[in-house]
Amino acid sequence: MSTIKDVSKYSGLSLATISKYLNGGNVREENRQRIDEAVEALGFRVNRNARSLKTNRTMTVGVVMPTLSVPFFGSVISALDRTLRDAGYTSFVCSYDFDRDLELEKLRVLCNNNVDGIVLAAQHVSARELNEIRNARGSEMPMVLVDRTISGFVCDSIVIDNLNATYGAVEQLINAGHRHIGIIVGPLDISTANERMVGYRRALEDYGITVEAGPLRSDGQHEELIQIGRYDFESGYRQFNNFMDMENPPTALCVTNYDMTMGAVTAAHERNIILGKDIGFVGFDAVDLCRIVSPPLSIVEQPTQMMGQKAGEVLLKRMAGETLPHPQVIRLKSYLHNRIYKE
Amino acid sequence: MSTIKDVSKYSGLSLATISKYLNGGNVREENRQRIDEAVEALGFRVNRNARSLKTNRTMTVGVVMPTLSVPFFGSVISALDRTLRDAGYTSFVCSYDFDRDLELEKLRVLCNNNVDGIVLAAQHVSARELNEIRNARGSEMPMVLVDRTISGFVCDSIVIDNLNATYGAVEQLINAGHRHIGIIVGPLDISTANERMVGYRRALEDYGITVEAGPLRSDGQHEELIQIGRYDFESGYRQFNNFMDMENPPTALCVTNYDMTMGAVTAAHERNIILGKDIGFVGFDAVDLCRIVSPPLSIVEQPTQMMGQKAGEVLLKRMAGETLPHPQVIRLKSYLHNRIYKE
DNA sequence: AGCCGAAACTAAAACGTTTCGCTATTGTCT
DNA sequence: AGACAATAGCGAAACGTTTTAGTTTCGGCT
Repeated sequence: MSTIKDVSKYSGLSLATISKYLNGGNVREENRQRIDEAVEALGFRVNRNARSLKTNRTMTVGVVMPTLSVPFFGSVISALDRTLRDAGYTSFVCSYDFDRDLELEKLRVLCNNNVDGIVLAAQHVSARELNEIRNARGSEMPMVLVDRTISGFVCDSIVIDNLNATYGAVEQLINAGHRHIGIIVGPLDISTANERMVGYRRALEDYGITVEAGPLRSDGQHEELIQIGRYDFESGYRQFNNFMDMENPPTALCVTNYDMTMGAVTAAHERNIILGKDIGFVGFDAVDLCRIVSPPLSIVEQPTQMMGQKAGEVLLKRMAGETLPHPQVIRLKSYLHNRIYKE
Repeated sequence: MSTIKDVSKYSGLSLATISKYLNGGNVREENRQRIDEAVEALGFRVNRNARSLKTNRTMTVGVVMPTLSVPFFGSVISALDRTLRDAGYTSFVCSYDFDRDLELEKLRVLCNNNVDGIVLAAQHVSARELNEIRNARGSEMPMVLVDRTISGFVCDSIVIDNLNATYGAVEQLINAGHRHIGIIVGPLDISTANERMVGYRRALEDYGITVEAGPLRSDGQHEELIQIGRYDFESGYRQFNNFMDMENPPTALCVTNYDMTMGAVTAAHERNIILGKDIGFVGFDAVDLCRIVSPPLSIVEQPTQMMGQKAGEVLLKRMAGETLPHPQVIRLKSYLHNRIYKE
């Protein structure tokens, strides 16, 4: 592999001149040609390791996601990558496959590989750990959280207005006449799950529906209308069945992410329950799905593209050294695809 | 940020000793403690740029995929990452979002960033370009193609036995009594699309069914039973409708990837056509989907995990310098989930 | 023709590691 | 105790860039 020294020898110019030209500096027209010719002849390509060693910048950004098998994150990444690329950065994506240790490891590896910034959809990692990672290098590593925030970790974040997302969904169900409304949320230590639960609660309260407990069972206990899943297919499937097996099942259901929606829809099919008709239903994210199933499902769509783009924009500002006074927290609105069942 | 020099000063040992210890070498127990203490006290972390500059290795692998919004690739990546990680490598994933220029750019950027190897699901890039990229560095960059091969590019590859996948699918439809069988394939310059089409043709030939042209139209022309889509949702949707709008529509259909299957299923729903009952149907990849829809769909499932794992294993061998005589081409079997419709 | 300032160029040091070729130290065996 | 082999530790050079501070070149003025 030829180096800048070879180019120097070949062209008869000094290292510094070559370097300057390569980085956009001015050289005499004659020398410009000599350099171009040398570069061409030698097949020279700048060694980014050496460059980064000097400049302390890699022009790369690390992106850490819980999984890459879900369209939600794919879409975020796509828009994010585009935004960063337009500014000359390359993004490297890692998935931690929902694994706690892997999440931490990926973050560490990225830092060690000297990315200039990090975009993270955090799940298990603690505020303390994140702070440690952010400060592992001399200066504070630019960092943006997407989708999920970590309690106690002060950081730029791009998130959905989850509270209003479920509020709106539940409100619609209430307006359709439902009073016994169940919800399947994710693990409550994930911020989105918590917020979505709060939105559900608030909607019920605002409409004067008792939320503390579900309908009375024959044994005098209340049945829980808030079921906590794990944001995966099986959770949706199982919890849906739990609901339907109750003595007094809810007449409507809100399911709060992609995989669980898929699971719930599957379970409904197996039980010959027609969603939207036999029971009220609002899912999340599965926009394709709601076209496929008949009758079409009501679905909360999250602005994934916008989320990626905003994350990129904020990160770019931070990496450019722009020192915004407070952490930027951008809360994006979701959109409720409201399909009302007609006979 | 503290360097190995700081560790050296703090511990009173030489650079060389510290470095040796950090790389797994032996030092006296006493010194071992001094170093550990210094590292801890200074918060030292090795600068991988500097290390890579010396060693010419980064212990990273670049993974380039057409998209990250499809579970198929997510699953491949997941298994691939696991395999590489177990061997101490980190994988960085890029998507080129089906874009030709981006595909080339991502490959170049990865090479410039000195990854030790590349895993690529290639789409538009030519054999010439790939060769250029592979040889851009001094030595030949280890490289493995997954899912798709590039005609004329000699390279280790992990692919599906696409021919037999569609052969089996079509065979099943024939056995169910169908004679007018249509297929929606992808762009024919993608190897998988081509192979799947050949499998379709061969099955028809083997069963003595004319394949050259579709059923006769009233104007004396034949209708084309092979429709070429673009492997996306809209293609599946549109081509399905094309088929159904024919004067003499096929009685069975094979749709050859995830997104197009989704599109076809959607179109079928909109036309109130029950797949598996009203017409024979075999889709690809959408294994979740086939549980959801009733009656369940017949689906060809591709061994994505195995594909990722094998790709990792082959790449590891190459990166270890193992000089296998010929390019390894591993052809994995797909699995046909055969759901026969019962009234 | 001679001078000036700007623009282009250069030499050399530095970035943080690894590694080569030695020397110093240790432990073992007679 | 002495000698020897093995092991540990060391100094310095090298990896391929960028950058600082200083030098040369050049064209335009008077």
